[in-house]
Amino acid sequence: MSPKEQLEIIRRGCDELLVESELADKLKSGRPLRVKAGFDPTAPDLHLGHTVLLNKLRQLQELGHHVIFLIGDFTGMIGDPTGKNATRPPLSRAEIETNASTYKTQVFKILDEKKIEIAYNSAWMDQLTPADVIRLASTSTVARMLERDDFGKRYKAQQPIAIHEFLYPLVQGYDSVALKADLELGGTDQKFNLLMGRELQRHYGQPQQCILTMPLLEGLDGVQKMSKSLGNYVGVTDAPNEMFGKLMSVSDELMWRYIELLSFESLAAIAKWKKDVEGGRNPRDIKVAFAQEIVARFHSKAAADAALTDFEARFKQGEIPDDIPDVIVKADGGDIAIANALKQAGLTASTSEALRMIEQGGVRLDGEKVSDKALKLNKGQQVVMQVGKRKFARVAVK
RNA sequence: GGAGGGGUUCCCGAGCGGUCAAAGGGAUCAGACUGUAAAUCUGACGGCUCUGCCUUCGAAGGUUCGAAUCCUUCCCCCUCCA
Repeated sequence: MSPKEQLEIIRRGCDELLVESELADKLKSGRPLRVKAGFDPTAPDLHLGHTVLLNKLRQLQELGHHVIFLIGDFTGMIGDPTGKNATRPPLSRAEIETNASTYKTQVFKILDEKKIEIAYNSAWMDQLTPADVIRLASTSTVARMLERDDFGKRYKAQQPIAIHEFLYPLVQGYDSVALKADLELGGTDQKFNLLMGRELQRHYGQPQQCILTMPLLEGLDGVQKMSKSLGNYVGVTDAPNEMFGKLMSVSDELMWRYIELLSFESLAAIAKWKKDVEGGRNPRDIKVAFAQEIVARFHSKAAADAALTDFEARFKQGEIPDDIPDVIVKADGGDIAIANALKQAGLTASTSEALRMIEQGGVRLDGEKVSDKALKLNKGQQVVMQVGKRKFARVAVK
């Protein structure tokens, strides 16, 4: 593929590509480029937001480049200086190994494991002597460090910045030197660190790497970035039905953003979809196709089809799904009030909430709407209870 | 060390002696509608043995018939000065 065509693919969905002309030159050489991407050794619980970057790596693999998956086990000792968790206990060797293997199983659903090099930065960082570290530290200045957004903010706000935190960007940059990287990828929040790699390579007499930043994917709410703690994420290990449902809940507007960053469809195909929708096609159809693509990627085509069938049955026809959890509810006095049964079955958080749900017409027993708040279930009875459209349980009263 | 401001229900934020389970917004949940768990509209949103009762407004005491609101002590956060 010509350098020009490659560049177009590389640029897709990215936030910034620096310096484009340099990358064009590197591509013209025809040799496989050394592409570096660093990953934190903690919390290997990936969601779709993380996969934006992985997708880009995959594209680079397909273009025939050499991808280096760098696990920052040494950097992990410092902790990324966000200020929030300045003191992070160093991970043990065993913890890092466990995390790394979990990582791999999730990551290789996207990346080709045969065409990848996995590296740990402790391999070279542990070799550095104190003198080497001082030399490394001498390559940058305090003023330069304060250009980094969060350092600058903290400094202005008179919040403490420990000296070792300055080492984080330096170490990450040094990794590029050690790996002789041609191109480094990261989220937009990594720009400073990525640029540090360029600078250090120059100091160490190497050709400079190009940097490619990928946008941070918005979460399901469309406002904040996708993150586990905000609960607006789609995990790559989510069950098929859940994954499908979550993706269907994305607004029509945000859907395009997701498709651009997550789908493997060609740009031409996506452009056609957009045109179709403008011409009156139901955006739902596109969303379904996209949600299926994602479910198939992390599970299987069969799972994706099943998820769609289930979704349609449940929401179009209001049917009861197949895989309902079985729950046993205890009736101490021979019978149990409906509200308590709902609570015991875990369908509502409290009996108060259960009563509210009944008032609002959101509770069904075997498909029949419940309107009597005083309804009781008898011992031995077996019913399918439903709250809202999504919560079901097959309940046995004992 | 000195001066001031503040801690309210999941989050933001009003209330500043009774009409306060506490305005408003966000998030969430339910209903209607639909093309979907989109959008929009309506409603709910501390708990319980639920026409009533119990527990909440940083913590502990106190004043009062009655406190999120007043007083005391303590804890925590922020701003300015040194």
